[in-house]
Amino acid sequence: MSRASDRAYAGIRSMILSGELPAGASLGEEALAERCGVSRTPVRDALRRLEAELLVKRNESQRSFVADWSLSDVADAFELRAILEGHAARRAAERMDDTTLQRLRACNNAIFEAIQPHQPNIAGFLEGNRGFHAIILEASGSRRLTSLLATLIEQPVIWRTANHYGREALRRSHGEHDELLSAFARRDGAWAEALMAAHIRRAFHAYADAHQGLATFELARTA
Amino acid sequence: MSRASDRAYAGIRSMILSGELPAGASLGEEALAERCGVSRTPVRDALRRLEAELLVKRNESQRSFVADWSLSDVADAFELRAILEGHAARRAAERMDDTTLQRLRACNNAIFEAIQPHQPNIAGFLEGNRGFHAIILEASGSRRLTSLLATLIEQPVIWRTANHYGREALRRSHGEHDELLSAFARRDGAWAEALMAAHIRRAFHAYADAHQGLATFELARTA
DNA sequence: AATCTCTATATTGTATACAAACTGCCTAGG
DNA sequence: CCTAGGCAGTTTGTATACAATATAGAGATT
Repeated sequence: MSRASDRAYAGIRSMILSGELPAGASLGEEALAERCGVSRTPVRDALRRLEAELLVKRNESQRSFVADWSLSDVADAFELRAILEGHAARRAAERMDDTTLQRLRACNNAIFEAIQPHQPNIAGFLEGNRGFHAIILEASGSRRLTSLLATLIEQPVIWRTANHYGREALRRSHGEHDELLSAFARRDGAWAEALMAAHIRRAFHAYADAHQGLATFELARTA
Repeated sequence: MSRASDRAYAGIRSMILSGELPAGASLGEEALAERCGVSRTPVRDALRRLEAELLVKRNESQRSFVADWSLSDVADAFELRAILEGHAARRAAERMDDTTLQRLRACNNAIFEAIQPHQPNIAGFLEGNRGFHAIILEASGSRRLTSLLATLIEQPVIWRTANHYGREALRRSHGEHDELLSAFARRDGAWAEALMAAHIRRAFHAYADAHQGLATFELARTA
């Protein structure tokens, strides 16, 4: 996409993810256009994209608002991710080649570096994690699966709470990736699918725990 | 959506589905605007929607074309549909109430009427079929699942070939719906999921057969 | 003859002006 | 005091003009 449209998209998106625009906030096109330094046209474009990603919802008279993701919404998304990414893992295992396997190993090594206690680099972990899952998706060889999962992986609230993940959760994530690598190495699709489903579901509970902690923390601050 | 934008969307969509705009055809905004009697703005809007539905694809420099759905693309879509609608059927069975069950029965009765030999009403069959699956989706109680499936159910080429379905395929479809009703009546999620997955996969093969026949037919006409 | 470049043309991206629709308030009537 | 209606302000939808970019074709050069 071209410059202005991308600026609007990236700008609004980061405002939402950072919490600058809280859930339920009104998203007037004119106001957003001014804040992003572009005209309404690219803003409208960006809002449509964000709406497709379910970060933005529109009421019956076409006004836009920041979508509010309740815990049950997030649970819903994770459940579908577990199913679809499990399926992707199965297909990837069945189609796995040595080059891809090497790339996955390298990716998980990068994650290992990022979570070393002396410097727990969360951004690095997220980056590596994203890469790991992206490679699997690519290896699954289903463009449609990739496009479906795109809207599920862009979890809105998650990046905000990632910093609250415990070291333990990060280490388990790395270990589960290692197990996945074993399944891929054996080209065992069913094994990979089961591992991936478990991996995603555990990630959900890690999120729920962190979210729970965060929620009470914010409650305490407000009181 | 408002009038002009909807007209553009409906217009372009029907041009694609009817085959008036064949796969690979160039979709210039100006030309479409003229054909639909609106300006480029709503056309751009419509193209984005159609792109999200994968009916339209864009090349690297943002020009739009009618997407070509190879048989393997269609197979891909059906495979995902089988998984996701299977999941939806499971959830629907677990949450089933008597009112919804009645609505499903009524819907399948309507399908039965439509496929009676003396007047095999294909449009009626498709309408009833769409309704049946929509009710299940609604009963699954997952908005996200619904939104994911929306892009999969809008199969581009399928409606064109529906007329080539044999009576046998239509009757089997009705019968499978009946079996699903049994599973729903017992609130047996696993049963419903298995039946739905089988139902979708059989539908794919019916499509593939009809498509095969259609392809050779068109080939013959061209020669 | 092949290829490269430059220019003319076509197409998409952006901005802005205007039209239509919705919201909320304020007043008039019961 | 409460409700209905309409009016003013705000917000989104559409059209159009202009800018930026990509494509294709002609001409020149090797």
